[in-house]
Amino acid sequence: MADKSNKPHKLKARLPRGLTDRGPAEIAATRQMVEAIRTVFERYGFEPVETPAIEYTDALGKFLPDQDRPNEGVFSFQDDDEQWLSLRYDLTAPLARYVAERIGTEHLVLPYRSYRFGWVFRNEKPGPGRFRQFLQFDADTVGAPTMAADAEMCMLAADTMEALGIPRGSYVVKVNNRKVLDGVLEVIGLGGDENAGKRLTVLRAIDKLDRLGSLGVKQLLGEGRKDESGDFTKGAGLDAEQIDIVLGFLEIDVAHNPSAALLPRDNPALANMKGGILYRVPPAISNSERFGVALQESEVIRAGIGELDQIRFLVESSGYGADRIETNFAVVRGLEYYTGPVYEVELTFEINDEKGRPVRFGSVGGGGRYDGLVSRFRGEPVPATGFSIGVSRLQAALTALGKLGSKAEPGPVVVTVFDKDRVADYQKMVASLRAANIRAELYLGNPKNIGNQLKYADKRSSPCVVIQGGDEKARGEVMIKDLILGAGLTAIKDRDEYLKKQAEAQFAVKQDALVEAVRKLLARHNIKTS
RNA sequence: GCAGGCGUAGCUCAGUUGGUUAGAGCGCUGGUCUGUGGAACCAGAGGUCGGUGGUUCAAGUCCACCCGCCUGUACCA
Repeated sequence: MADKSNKPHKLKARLPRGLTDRGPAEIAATRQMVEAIRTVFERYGFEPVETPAIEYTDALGKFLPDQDRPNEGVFSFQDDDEQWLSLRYDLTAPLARYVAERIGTEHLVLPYRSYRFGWVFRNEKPGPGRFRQFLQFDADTVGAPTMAADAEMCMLAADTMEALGIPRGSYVVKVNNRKVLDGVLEVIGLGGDENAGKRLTVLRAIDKLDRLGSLGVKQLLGEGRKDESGDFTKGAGLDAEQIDIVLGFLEIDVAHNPSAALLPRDNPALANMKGGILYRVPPAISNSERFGVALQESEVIRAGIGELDQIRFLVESSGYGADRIETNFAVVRGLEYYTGPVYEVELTFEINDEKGRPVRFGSVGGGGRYDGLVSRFRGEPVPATGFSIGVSRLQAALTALGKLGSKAEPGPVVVTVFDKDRVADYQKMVASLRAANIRAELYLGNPKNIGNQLKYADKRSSPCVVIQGGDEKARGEVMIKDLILGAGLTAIKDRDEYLKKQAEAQFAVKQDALVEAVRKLLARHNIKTS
C-alpha cells in the first residue's frame, strides 16, 4: 500500500467539453481565413474596432441570470461590487453598447461602418462543429436606414465566401424580411401580445424547414412531431387552413424572380386578384375565404416585400444574380432582435464524414437589420444592420471539404549535431541562418547518432538538414540534405536515376556559402523565408 | 433539458457461464547504430478496465447512481 502512494490519484489531464485545443495547422488555417475576410471587409469600407470579451450582463440582452438557471446559455459571474458580468455570446450586442456610448460625439461618424472579430462564448450543449468558444467575424453599418446598407451586407457575404475559396454555386445568400412573416402571422390571427408564444413556436417550426422538410414543419405547426427516438415535440396547434397558408408562403418561389412577387395594387392586370399584391400565389392563399384578401392587402407584408424588392434591385444592378443572392421566405434567423431584412449564408454542397455519413453544415453566417438594439441604450431610434460569419464552423466545413489545413506547414531547417564537442559551431550556423530570416534550429535532443536527427527533422517537416562531420570540417564544407527531394527516393527503382536524385538531394557547399545554398533550396520548394 | 446507444493502454480493438498476475496491433521511448529519414529485429514504458457505491468467497464481466462521448431531439442571441 505504501508504495502505491507514490502515484495516488493521478490528476487527469482533460479539457472541458465543448472546448478545443488548436495546433499549428488549425491556427494557420484560421489566420488565412481571417486575412481573406478582413481584406474583403476593408474593401467595402468597414473599419476595425475591438471590444472586450466581457460586458455587463444587462448590456448583452435578454439572458439575465436568474435563480433557476443561473448560467443558461451565457457564462456569467458577479463582480466584487455584485454587478453581473458575462462573456459575450455574439459581437452585435457589444457593438451596440460601443456605439451607444459614442453616438453624437466626434468619435463616431454616422453612418458608422465597422468590422471586428473575436472569440465569443455560449454555455450550451456542444455538437460537431459547435463549440462553447468560437470565432466570429462581423461587419455592421449603424445609422443607415436605407436598404442599400442591407444589399451591401448581402454582397459582402457573397464576396467573402468566394474570397474564402468557396466557388460560386457552392454557397447561397438567402434573404428574407421579418416583416413578411410577421404580416402573415398577423393576418392568420396570431397578432397581439397574447399570441407571442404561439408566434415563436411557428417561427421555430419554419426555421426547421431545411432539416425536417415540409412534412416535419407541417406537424410542428399542427399537433406536434415525434422524432426517431420517440421524443415528442408539441406543435403550435394551428388549424388546417392556417397551416396551408404558412406552408404556401414558404413554398412561393421568389428566388429567381422576386420582383414579380410584388405587383402594384393598381396594376390593371390584377383586376382579378382583388387588388392584391402577391403574384403567383399558391391556391392555399388565393382560395382562402378567411384570409385571402387580407393577405394580399396586408400593409406589413407589402412593406416587407417592397424592401426585399429594393434589395433585389440593388444587388442585381451590381451584377449579383439569384445564383448568389436569393430571396427566400423560409429564412427566419434569430427570434430576438431582427426587425427587417434578414440574411443567411448557406453552404449548398454535401460532404461525408469519416464514416461515410452525410454532414450538413448549413448556415455558416447570417445577419439582418436590428433597428432596436442601439436604441435600447438611447431614447432615439438608431437603425443598424449587420452580418456575421461563424469562422469556426466555416473552418470545420472547409477542412472537411479539403480546402484547408490538412497539409503540415514546412518546419525549420535543422542543423544536426555530429560532434558533441562542436555544439558552438553548429549553434553559430543556426544563428547565421536566422540572421538571414530563415527559420532554423539546432537539434536539441540526444545527438548520439545522425539517423535520429534526420528522423526528427522529418517529423518536423523540415525542408532540409545541415550536417558537418569531421570530413566536411576538414574541407571547410557543410553538407546540406534536401529532405523534400529525398522523400521520394525510396520509390525509385532504377539505380542510375536513384543515384542522380540522391546527388541532387544531398550536396556539399563551402561553409561560407551555407546561407545562400539554403536560401536557394527553400526557393526551389517555394518556402517563404519570413 | 429529453430519448436512445456507448465507455478496457495515446489510437483501433480482444477479453469465455463472474475465477490466478487484463491482452494484441499500431504508436511512443530506448537499443542493435559515431556518417545519413520512412525499414527490420530486440527490449521497455504506458491501465485506479470512466468514477463511486453495492451483490459475491471472487467483479473488466452483475446491479444502482454519477461523469464523459456518440446519435436524435429541444433551446439557440
